Amino acid sequence: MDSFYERVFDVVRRIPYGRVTTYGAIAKHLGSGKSARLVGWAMNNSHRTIPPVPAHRVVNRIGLLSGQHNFSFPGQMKELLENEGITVMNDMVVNFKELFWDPETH
DNA sequence: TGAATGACTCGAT
DNA sequence: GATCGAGCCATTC
Repeated sequence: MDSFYERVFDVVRRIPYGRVTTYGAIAKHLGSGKSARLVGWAMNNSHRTIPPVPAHRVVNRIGLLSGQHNFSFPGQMKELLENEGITVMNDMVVNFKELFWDPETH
């Protein structure tokens, strides 16, 4: 399917190991900086894509794990992030500003 | 075809 | 400086 979220998945898969990015940054990279909601919506369908999309590396603009409950079970997102060396506290990515990866600067 | 939904973001109060 | 409300775009019902 050559739909909008195919492009979203492509960008998300480019996120380096141990880094994170935001919905807005992805949306802006795709051309529409206002379609951040579409990015999140695309993530909702990311669980059935091959290869799997590292949706856990995508957080909202303040580093909040807004979609952690949307994973298979609550806490999986945090587990995956911590497994990559990212510290998560209160559903927030610590040092988010430093771990932030801008798809446009790649 | 029109209306509703959403893992967001920004500007105004 | 924190909180509240409106906007935005693609997909689904």
